[in-house]
Amino acid sequence: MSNDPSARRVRADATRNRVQILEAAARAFEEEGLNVSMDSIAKQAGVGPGTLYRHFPTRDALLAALLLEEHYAGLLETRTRIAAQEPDAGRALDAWIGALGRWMNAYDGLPEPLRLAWTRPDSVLGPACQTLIEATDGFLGAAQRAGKARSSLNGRDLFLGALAIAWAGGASKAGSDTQTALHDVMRSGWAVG
Amino acid sequence: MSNDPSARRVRADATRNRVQILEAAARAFEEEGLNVSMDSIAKQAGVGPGTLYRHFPTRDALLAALLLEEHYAGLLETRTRIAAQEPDAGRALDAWIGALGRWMNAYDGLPEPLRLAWTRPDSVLGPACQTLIEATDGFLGAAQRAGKARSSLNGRDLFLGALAIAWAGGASKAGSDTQTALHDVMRSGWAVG
Amino acid sequence: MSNDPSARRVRADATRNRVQILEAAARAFEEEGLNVSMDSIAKQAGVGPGTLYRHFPTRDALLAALLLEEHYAGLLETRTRIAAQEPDAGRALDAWIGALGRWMNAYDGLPEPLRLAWTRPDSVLGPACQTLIEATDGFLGAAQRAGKARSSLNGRDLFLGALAIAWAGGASKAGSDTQTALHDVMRSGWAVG
Amino acid sequence: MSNDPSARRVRADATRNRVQILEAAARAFEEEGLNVSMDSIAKQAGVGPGTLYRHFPTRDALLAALLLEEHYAGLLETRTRIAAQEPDAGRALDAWIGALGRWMNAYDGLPEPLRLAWTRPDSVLGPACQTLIEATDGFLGAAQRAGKARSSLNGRDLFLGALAIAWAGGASKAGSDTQTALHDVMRSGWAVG
DNA sequence: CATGAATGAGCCTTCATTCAT
DNA sequence: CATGAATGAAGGCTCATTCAT
Repeated sequence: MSNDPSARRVRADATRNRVQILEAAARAFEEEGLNVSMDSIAKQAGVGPGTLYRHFPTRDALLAALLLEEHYAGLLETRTRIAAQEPDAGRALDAWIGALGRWMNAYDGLPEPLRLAWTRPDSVLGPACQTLIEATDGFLGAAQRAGKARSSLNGRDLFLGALAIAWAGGASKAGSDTQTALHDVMRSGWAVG
Repeated sequence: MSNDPSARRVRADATRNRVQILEAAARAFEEEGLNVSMDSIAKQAGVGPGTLYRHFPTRDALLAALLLEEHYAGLLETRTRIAAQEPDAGRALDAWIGALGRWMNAYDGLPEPLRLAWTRPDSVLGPACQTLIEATDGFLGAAQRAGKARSSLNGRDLFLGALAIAWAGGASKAGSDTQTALHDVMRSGWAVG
Repeated sequence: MSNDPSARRVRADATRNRVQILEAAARAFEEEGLNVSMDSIAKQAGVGPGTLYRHFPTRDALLAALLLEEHYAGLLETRTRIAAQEPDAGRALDAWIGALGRWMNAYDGLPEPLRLAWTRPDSVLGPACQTLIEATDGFLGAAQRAGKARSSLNGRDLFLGALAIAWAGGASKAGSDTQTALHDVMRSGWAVG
Repeated sequence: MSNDPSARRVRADATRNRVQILEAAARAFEEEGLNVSMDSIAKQAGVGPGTLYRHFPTRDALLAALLLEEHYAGLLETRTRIAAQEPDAGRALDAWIGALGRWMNAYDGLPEPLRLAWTRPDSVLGPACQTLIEATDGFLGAAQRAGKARSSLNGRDLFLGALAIAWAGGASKAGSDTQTALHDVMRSGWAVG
């Protein structure tokens, strides 16, 4: 069991450091935005910069891990919950887009790298976006079949729309009515009836 | 007379420098995006950085001048032309939003400072935005009166929508279908019928 | 018997690792010069850096082993061959110095540590140099006895001369006429007649 | 006079800083060798790293300035003095090569960049080397015409020989007999008779 | 004995802005 | 008013070596 050769034991300090880095990064991203210096993240995590770079060779890799391990799970959970609890496909799509928007503003400045990930498909953030686009496609397809959404749209468009709106509003509370207004416009844009 | 010290005329070289700076900045912003170093703009203009800063105390001030003096005029002209030539208020609004989008992508990275101008009302870019929002309001109002646009919207929302779309597409040609798709969504969002 | 704990046999994997490290180092030194990172050598050898350091506590130790086990043998062979086949002591010395020069450029950057070894007599590379100096002394002595070399010289001087010339030429082909020219000067320097 | 427009007044602090940087660099190069960090030179000069880089964009540029302004002048002076005072062309050449060797060891590690300058002709150090090679050619030519030096040699070879010897000896006192010995070999190499 | 994670000083460089001249 | 030198805090990143496992 424990000597399965393929499951090399991860060193205790490595795990600990990884967790500390992720925690520190989450804190730093939240408080100072996505542009905090890597060095300062390392310092806050109590590790040297080398350790930080060993675990996450780029800022995007760190961000991707954070998004995937912390927020992504919650988002997919939300997807399941919406799918289970909202019988109206139109309102389900709306709820999903709302959740997407909140996820995209988990950190100040997050929309930017997400947009870049879109541009360069080899980005570490790419797969995450892809999955979310597919989820959006799922909700959109259901809404279209139910006659609640225009048939000319696709999930990518709505994902990008949500991203643009998240960018416009920013992470601050201040932009929240901006976002609401834009979401309303977008909803009128895809909704039928 | 002309050497009356109180009758300060603007020195000829000062005027010349201002022009050269604006030209150099336009070129630099176009070719390298909004993030060129101020030093390089100064160098291209053939002046020292001090001179650049004397004329334009911040990058935003430089940008604002450029936008106002170069592109803004063209945009307002466009407004007049649309108003004069397009009898259908809905299509006029659409044309205006298209022009707005092109203006917002005059330089790579321009949407960002425009959004910030929105956030901080004392920004030098604020007034320019304000005027454009009012223009948008004008077109929107006409469209609403003609029953071509939803009455729940206001110019600010559409301006921000256009900005968000411009951001999502970026200045590159690559984002052009992205922009088209989002514009379509937005049009469906405000249009009636 | 074989599990008598006091009769420490070298573990099979240890031997294998040592060989792999030497091979990887030879490759890396050849392709990237002597300044490759130790990490990358370890990686190419398929071992962890710790293992690399266990076998060779410093870069110089690794180099010394490589030189001794790989190239040194060949060089001493060359010595024997020259001694056996070249009846003219002057030409033998010349041939030896040429072989020395080639050995000194086995890797890009090799002359530097050899010179340092010279400076610090406790260097791991010291013995290797010493043996080669003695060999040079042998050839030189023979040449001197045959009246083919100046009697004021010693092997150390010629060894250092060859080293300096190897340094000047570098490992690249580009320096090859440089080396030829300097070798000519040096030959005229020691040769009689 | 003072308003010659082409002779822009150099700012006092600029001159002061330049001098301080050169002094600090000379000290640092002498005491710690050529590989001191640029940052530490800046610190020792009492300026920020930016100032250092403004004056000397690369380490080589700094070195070149130092060599040219401090040592080079002295070397050319030496050339003149030798030419004036030494009637024997062979001994003049010898004296010149000796001076060359001392110049090449002004700092620990100096031969290395000089060799590189040789390799890449666009180096900032290139011109300095070129002038010295020409000077060497001058002395060598005179010696050749006087029948004191072999006619097959050129100044470049002797310059490189001197460089190689300087490298082999290093800047320390310890290498001084090494250098003497090698110089002897080289002298026997070029001298006639 | 092997592993590879951790360390962390140190490196070079940029640039918005100020200020001496 | 123009000039351009000075500033200096960051920033990202590397790598030889040690040590926990």
